[in-house]
Amino acid sequence: MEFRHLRYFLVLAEELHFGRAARRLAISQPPLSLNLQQLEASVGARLLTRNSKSVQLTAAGLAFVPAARALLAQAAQAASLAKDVGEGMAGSLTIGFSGTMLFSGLPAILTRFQAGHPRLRLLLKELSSSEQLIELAQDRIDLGFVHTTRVPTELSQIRVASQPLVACLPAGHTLAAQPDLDLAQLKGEPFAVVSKAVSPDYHERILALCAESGLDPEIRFELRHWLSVVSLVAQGMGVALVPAALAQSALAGAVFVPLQDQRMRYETQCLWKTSRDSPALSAFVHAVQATLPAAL
Amino acid sequence: MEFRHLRYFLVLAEELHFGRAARRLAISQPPLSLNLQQLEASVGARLLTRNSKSVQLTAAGLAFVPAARALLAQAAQAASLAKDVGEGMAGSLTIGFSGTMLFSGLPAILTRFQAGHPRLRLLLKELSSSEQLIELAQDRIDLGFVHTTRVPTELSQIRVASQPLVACLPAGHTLAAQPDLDLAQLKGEPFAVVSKAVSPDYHERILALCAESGLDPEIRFELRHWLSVVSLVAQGMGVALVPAALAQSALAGAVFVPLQDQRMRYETQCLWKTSRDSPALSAFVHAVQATLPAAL
DNA sequence: CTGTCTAATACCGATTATCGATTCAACAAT
DNA sequence: ATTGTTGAATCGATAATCGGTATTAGACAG
Repeated sequence: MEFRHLRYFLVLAEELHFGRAARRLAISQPPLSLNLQQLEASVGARLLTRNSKSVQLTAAGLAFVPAARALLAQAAQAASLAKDVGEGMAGSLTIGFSGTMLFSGLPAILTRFQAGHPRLRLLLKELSSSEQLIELAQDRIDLGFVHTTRVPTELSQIRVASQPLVACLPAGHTLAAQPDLDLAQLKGEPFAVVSKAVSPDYHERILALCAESGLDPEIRFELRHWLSVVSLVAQGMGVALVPAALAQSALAGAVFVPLQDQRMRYETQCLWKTSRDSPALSAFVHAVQATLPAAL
Repeated sequence: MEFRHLRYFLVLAEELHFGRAARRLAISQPPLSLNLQQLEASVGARLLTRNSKSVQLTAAGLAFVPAARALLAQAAQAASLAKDVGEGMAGSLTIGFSGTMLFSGLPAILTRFQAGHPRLRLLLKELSSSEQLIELAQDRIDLGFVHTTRVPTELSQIRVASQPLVACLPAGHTLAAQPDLDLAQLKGEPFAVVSKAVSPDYHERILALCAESGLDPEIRFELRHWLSVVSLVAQGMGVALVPAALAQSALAGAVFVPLQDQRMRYETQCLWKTSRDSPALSAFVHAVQATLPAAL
């Protein structure tokens, strides 16, 4: 059985006339007769009763019409699907992201990309930076939005955001009304930080910068999520250094004050395995690059 | 796109090696390379990345594998379905029957036929004899079990049953205990009959036979169904002449007494359009003939 | 009985597929 | 570096297949 047989048969089933069908198919009548005979041989049943006066579908032919139609339609669909997957317009893409990205650009990127790639299924997984590095290595996510200073060599990266760290204070705190702060002013305050396991190198770097400023923070709370940190501060239990974007979380009771030392920046990289050859991934990376502010 | 391309591609996707795949397909390696190139051209996407060291599925190829498998499976299924329909082993068959057939052989025929043709869908429609003749003419049923003396010439027929008519009397009737009856003994009784519209020629013939026996029955009830006739008799409201098979309906209160005049027979024909070319119909007709008692 | 219409058959030419041999590229081993 | 090995692509020749033209066979209608 060949696709050609199915095409010919369907036209024949519509026309019920070899001459007309052959004309519609832009072939001559004899090969059409031959093709139908071949199809009938491969199916093992007569599909059309034909004599010099009339051509009619048999019961088998009648049953075969929808099947043949379905086969041709499915073949076209399969080809178009593969083509779309090959162009990154279909399929699925699994993206990891750290929670703060919800406040600094991720929703905008996703919305825009999805609009241009409606048939691509995006799977989003909120993960810590260190978890994302593991999932990337295991091909369990295609791409991740990560805060890391040390990027494994097998990964490609784009820096998608760089924001200052700001002080996060309870609304009633004595320093909450200041236009800006020096780190040293926070001496003696109980600090809340994101735990070392979640983002080890940032944890380390922040502590180093504090030490430079002569501040030896008293770390009383280790939390697994930045929103937990802000929530805890909002309830007056401590202070924290957090990425500026978290100001948009709009959690009542927390106040964000810029630092004088602007060296403390919190950076976001978009990471993916260089070796991974996924058109959807390429398309997404391209979209991410297109949305980058020129300043970076 | 050709089925050959799909077959080759699937083996290639399993082996991920042109040489081995070609050996499994019993062709040489160059045409396999060529066929894959053709498939990729027709799909519009690269399906395998290949270099001298490794062959791997692309995202598009991965998406295409299940589609290709489905296409091949569906092609085989379509062919097998058409073949089965052509042999009367699949499809559907619509059968009309008059209610009395439920007591004279129809269930046995159906059960036996269905066992031999499990994939054939039988649609049963209870219809009066005259309705069946109309439905047969309009191709709304393939075959009917009918009580008619006059069969249109475009129909083929098999006589599947011939049973005597018997008197049906209320259990308490004075004649109920007789071993047999003469028609004349029913003079003056209120008769129940099946209405003329339902089975016109039988209606007519029975009246003619009664007249011959010097009986001018007083028809007080015209009913649309034999079971209604028996039910009415069972309730003591009249008497009737009914096909002997109805004795098996086991309706309490009705008694069936043979007639001395055995000329009064009730015949059942199996009818179908001679011109109708349905393998399922042929198979069914064949099965009906096979279950006929040799006596007929 | 002839003319017309339709599908099947016979035969031929052109296209296409397959094969064997060879080439090219990437590694591995020396 | 160089050579050997492995695997896919390319080349040229042959074989199969497909579609075209011409013709045949069968059924009606005039």
